[in-house]
Amino acid sequence: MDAQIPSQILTERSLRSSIQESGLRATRPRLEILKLLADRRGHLSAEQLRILLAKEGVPLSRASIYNVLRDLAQVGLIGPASAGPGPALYEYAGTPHHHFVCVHCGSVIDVPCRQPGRPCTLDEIPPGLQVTETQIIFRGLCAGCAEDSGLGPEVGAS
Amino acid sequence: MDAQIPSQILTERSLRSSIQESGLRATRPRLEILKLLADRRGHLSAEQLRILLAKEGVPLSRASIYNVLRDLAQVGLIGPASAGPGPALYEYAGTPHHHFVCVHCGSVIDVPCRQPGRPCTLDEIPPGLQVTETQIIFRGLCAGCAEDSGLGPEVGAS
DNA sequence: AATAGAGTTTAGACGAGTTCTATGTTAGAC
DNA sequence: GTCTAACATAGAACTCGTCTAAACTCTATT
Repeated sequence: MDAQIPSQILTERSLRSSIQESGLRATRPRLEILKLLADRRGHLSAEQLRILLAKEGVPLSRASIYNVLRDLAQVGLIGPASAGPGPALYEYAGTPHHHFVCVHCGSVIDVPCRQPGRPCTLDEIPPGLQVTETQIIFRGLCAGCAEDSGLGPEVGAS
Repeated sequence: MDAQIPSQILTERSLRSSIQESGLRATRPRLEILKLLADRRGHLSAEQLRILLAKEGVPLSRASIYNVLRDLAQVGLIGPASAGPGPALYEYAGTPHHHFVCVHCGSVIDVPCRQPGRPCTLDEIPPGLQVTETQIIFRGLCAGCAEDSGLGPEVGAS
């Protein structure tokens, strides 16, 4: 578990300090969950986290997972990865971005955001509404599913 | 119940034919649910629908509501009104548009969509992904809540 | 290093939202 | 009017998320 370090700068030590710097105590559950989200750069639900952690020998109760996710999100170390209906997904807080959700396999892919928080559609907002956050979800087929189902534009099979 | 007709063109008869034209049988649950969503032009959850229908003398089981919503959504007569976490909301399928969700009172307001299905951010999409639908959720304070909480830009009370 | 105690974690119960299954009912074609 | 696939139903079951009270542990202090 400590013989090989993942090729990245997000070491356990640096994660530990970022937790402490945000005013939280660096407990094992928090470290492990933050590590998992940072390592995978993925979009994981509470239940997925619980299963992954259990496999790695870190069994956590469901309440703990939700507590940790709530706390880490509150201090901004992680954030919700809005992907539509279904269980809430979380991701390591990095650059603001949007999400592409494959309607076939359900995978979630990050989409860069050119002008964070201020998409071009903003001028269409009815007067009186104060927009503080904009969330864009693109839906469609990911590269893999487009090929598999023969729905790709290049494939052209009908 | 049949003495006064709501002022609109979406009569029971026209709704009935639109259900039939989409290949579904025009059953009472389907008609009533479609009528409610079309009448209110609102964003209703399964449970809200069940309560409203029960008040109108159309008691439906939960499973029936979900079945009907699934079927009507499948043929495109209604659609999910994505508003983030919480129960799924449905709305009558009209002009494509986006949603503003008030973080304070939870109300959902339609936002017109200038170029449906093709927002300006589309050119940022990584190659290989086929976008078929774009969903934008604006979050913030609605006019009423902005005033109430003294957070409005014109109010400026601190 | 030992201590204290506030901050965390835990198990289990709970509740809302949604789906599943097996059975009864009905719309629409003949 | 009859027939049958399509549909509706009740109730159980499942998933996601929250709550509570008790046990535990990190961190600062000694």
